[in-house]
Amino acid sequence: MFKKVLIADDLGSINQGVSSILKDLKIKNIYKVQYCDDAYLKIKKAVFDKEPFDLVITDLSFQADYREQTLNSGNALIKVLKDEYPDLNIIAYSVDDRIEMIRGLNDVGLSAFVCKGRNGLIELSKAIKNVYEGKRYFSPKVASAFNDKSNLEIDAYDIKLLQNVSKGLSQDEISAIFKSSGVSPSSLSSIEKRLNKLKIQLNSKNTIHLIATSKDLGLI
Amino acid sequence: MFKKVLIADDLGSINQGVSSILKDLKIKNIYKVQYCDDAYLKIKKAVFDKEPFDLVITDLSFQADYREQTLNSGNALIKVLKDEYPDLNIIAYSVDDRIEMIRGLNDVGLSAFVCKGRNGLIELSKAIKNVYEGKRYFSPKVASAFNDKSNLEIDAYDIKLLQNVSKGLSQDEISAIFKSSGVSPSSLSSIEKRLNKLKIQLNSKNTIHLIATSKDLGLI
DNA sequence: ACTGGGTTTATGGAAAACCGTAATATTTAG
DNA sequence: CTAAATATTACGGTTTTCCATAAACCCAGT
Repeated sequence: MFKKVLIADDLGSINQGVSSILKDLKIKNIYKVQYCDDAYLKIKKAVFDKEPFDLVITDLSFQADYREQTLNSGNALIKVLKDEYPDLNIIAYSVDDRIEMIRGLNDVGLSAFVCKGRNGLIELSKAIKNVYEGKRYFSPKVASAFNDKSNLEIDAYDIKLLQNVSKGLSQDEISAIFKSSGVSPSSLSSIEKRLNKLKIQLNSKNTIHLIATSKDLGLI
Repeated sequence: MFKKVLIADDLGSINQGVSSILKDLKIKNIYKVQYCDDAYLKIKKAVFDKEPFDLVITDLSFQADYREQTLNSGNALIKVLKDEYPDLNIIAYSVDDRIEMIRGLNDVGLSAFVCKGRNGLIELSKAIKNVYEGKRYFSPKVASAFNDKSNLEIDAYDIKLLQNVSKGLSQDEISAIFKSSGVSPSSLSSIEKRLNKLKIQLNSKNTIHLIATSKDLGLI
C-alpha cells in the first residue's frame, strides 16, 4: 500500500474519517496541509529530498483568506503538479460535483475523483485501493464526466426536465408546467426531442431507463 | 448532546469513522463492546450504578465464535433492551437492509435505523442529532419498512421485475425473458398487474415514477 | 367430482410514449 | 438586411403502456 500520503484540505478538522480510512489502509506517513501553495512546496521538497509522496488527496475549493496564494484552487494545484510530476497519483476529493468545475480536469490524468458527502469515505477507500493497483476511480456522480466519450452537456434545463419526469409527470403535463412558468422550450415536441438527446447521451433504451441511469449518476 | 454512548459491533476496527462522527458531535464518553451479551451487561450495570447510557448504537449481525452467547444478534439485543428499558435510545447501524431482517424491528420502538455503506456516516450523524431532538430516523433504503402504513410485501419477484424494468426492457420483453427462464408469472398481463400493485403500494403515478421511488428506497 | 376463491392469462380500447419528418421561429453571419 | 444555420414547434403513424373486464387455470375443502 502507499507509504507517504499528502492531504490538502482547507478545513481544519479534516473531513470525517479520512484519517481513519488511511489508518485502516495501514498508511503510516500522513501529511496534511491547508493551503495549495503549501502542498506544492511540500511535494517539491519531498522530491528534492528523494522521499517523494506516493499519493496526494486534495480538495478542489479552498477558502481564500489573508494569506496571499499563488495557487488558489485544487484545480490549479492538480494542473501544476501533473505538469511537473506526471506520474504522481492525485485523488480529488471534493463536495463539488458540478460538471463545469470538473470538466477542466478530465484530461489532466487524475487518478481518481471522489465526491464528498455521498458514500464519500467508502468511495475514497475504494479509490485509494484502485489507484494503488494502477486503476482509476470516479464516483458514480461524476463518472460520466470522465469516462464517457460523449462530452455530455447536461444543463439546468435537462435536470429540471428529468426531475419532473421522475416525479411521474407526463410529458404533456411537463409541457403545460413549462409553458405556465415561462420555461423554454416548452412544447411537447421539444420535450420529446430533449429526452431523446438525453437518451442518446446516457445511452438509455427508453425514458424509464434514462431516469434509472440518471438516478445512478446522481444527476437527479 | 448525548453524554454516554455505547457502540456494539463485532468488527474490531469499529467501522470507518464512527468514532470521529461521535467526536465531531462532542460526545465524550464512548464505550465499545464486541458482543451482545457484553452490551447487555454493561447497560444493566450502568443503570445499576445510576449512570445509564443515553444512547446505544448496535450492529445487527454478530459473527459467532468460540464464546458462548445468550444474545446472538443485534435484533435479540434490541428486543431485550427495549423490553427492560423502553426509554433507552437505540440506533441500529447495519449493512443488512433486507426487509425480512428488518421487519421484526418495526414495532419495538427503535430510535433509528441506519444502513452502513450507503451514506452511512453522514446518515448516522444525522440520525444521532434527530434522536437527540426526540425524533426518529430511518435510512431511505429502509424507511418504507418502518414508516409506511402499508405493510408493503415486496418479494424477490417484484425486485427482479423492477430491475428489469429499470434496465429499459419493455414489459413484453420481460414477459419473454420470464417465460424462457421459467419465472412465474410471466404473461404480459400478469406483469402489468404486478406493476400496478407496486404503483399502488409505493403510490406512484406511473412506471417511471415507480422506478424513481424504488431507486430512492434502494429497492433496486 | 364439484365448487368457490384465488391467481394467472387473455383481450380490447384509450392514453401516452416513441420516432421520423416537416413547418415555423429565432439566432447568427456576412 | 438577407441568407443560412439552429432551435422550437407541429403533426402523423407506430408501439408501448395503461386500465378494465373476462376467461382459463390451479388448488383446497366438501
